[in-house]
Amino acid sequence: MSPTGWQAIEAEVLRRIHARDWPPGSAIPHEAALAAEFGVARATVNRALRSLATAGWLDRRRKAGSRVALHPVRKATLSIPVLRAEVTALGRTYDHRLLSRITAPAPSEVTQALALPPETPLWHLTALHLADAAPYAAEDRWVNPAAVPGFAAAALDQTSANEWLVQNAPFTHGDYAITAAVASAASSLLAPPGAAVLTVTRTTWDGDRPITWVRLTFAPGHQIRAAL
Amino acid sequence: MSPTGWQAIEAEVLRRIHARDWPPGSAIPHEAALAAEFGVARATVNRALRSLATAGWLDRRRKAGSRVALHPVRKATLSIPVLRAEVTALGRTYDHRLLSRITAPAPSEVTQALALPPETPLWHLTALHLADAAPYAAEDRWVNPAAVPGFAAAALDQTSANEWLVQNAPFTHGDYAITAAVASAASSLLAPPGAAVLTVTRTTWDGDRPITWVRLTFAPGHQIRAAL
DNA sequence: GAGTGGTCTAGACCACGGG
DNA sequence: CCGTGGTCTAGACCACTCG
Repeated sequence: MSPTGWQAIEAEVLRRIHARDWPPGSAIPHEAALAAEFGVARATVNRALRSLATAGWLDRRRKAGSRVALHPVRKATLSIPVLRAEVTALGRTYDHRLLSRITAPAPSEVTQALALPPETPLWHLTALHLADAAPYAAEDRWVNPAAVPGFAAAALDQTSANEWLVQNAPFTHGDYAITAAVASAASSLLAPPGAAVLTVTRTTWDGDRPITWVRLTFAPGHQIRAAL
Repeated sequence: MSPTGWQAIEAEVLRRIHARDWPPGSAIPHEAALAAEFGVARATVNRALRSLATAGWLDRRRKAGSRVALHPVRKATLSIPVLRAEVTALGRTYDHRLLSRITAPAPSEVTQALALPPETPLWHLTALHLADAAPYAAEDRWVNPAAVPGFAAAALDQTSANEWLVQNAPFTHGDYAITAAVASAASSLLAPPGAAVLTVTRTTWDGDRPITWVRLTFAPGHQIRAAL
């Protein structure tokens, strides 16, 4: 029924925060005290409080102790799935079409984001991702050939460039930006010109080597959801 | 210099994944084996592998063991700060204006999201958040008076409704959706009609009681960023 | 300086779930 | 069934930081 172990401690502490036994900004008992109260080892209390701190409920500092966060900066974890998985998870059939694949000097927006010299020639791909044969998202991707030697030979009809790169060019870090844009005439396959569309721009790196810059434009009405 | 303890284990395992010593889909040694190899306790290995699983690098299942994730569903943690904190973190001056505050039957979009009967009367607030005196975001909020008794008496000129609720109406969970919309004539303070704007819609709950539904519309060009 | 969280250890039991 | 991860314990040392 109710959780046991460290999750029970977590739930009880959270209950007291909600019940304002421990109001925002106040200090809560230190780990050893709670361990004694609940009759568990300190490591168990530590696990519970660390979880609450990660979720944003507590501010913890050595010596200062644990305090109830004044501004519960809740952290939503949004997963970045491969589009195929995202679409099939919705119970729809996934497909994609590679529209173009050329080498061209990258525009400054891309070279700047990837910290490459202006006009660096990169692989440029455009593709359309389909859900139940309807346009789901448009992909505009630039790939650094220096970072991904095997890319020229990759067959991208079955697996999308995204999937191929995920498997063959591991990245260590990257960043991710969500913006709104007005659909252009060029992307009329996806949305009528003038419609508002959601774009996700992502750059990924392997250490200090830039791998790829990709912008996904989603069909109108698309939502990015997360739980709090 | 280099990390020690469980983070060192984490880094080493990640290195082997990147180096393709352990390719995607393959099983990695079980915890006890790694503990023996690195000369640490199993709990330390567990901590490292659990961290990698949370980050999406590993799939872990009892009995099946740990496998390198086929599709590194990277999880970006995006924090949901109070707008005041978000603006001041940018080095800009925050201010806000309460535009209206009435009780009115909520539209169906809101009552459905909050699982309330149609036309339930709720507090309705609209406000404008400013950064350096320029419009930053428009807020459209509905508050359930049954869940927040003290709200009617709250002074919302100094603290925004968001801040007041955060301090006085703790929530247990909620959800969060990002969409793109076309700016309407009604919100012309924020954006010229026809521009694409980013909206964030959030509902929060205290247990099974709905607290508030809020939609923030950000000025054109706004980005939501996260690190991978 | 000293209190508090961060982490590690060695050992143990348990729950899940693959075969 | 039984191997593997999930978790707990009791104790210890350490690092950070407040006062």
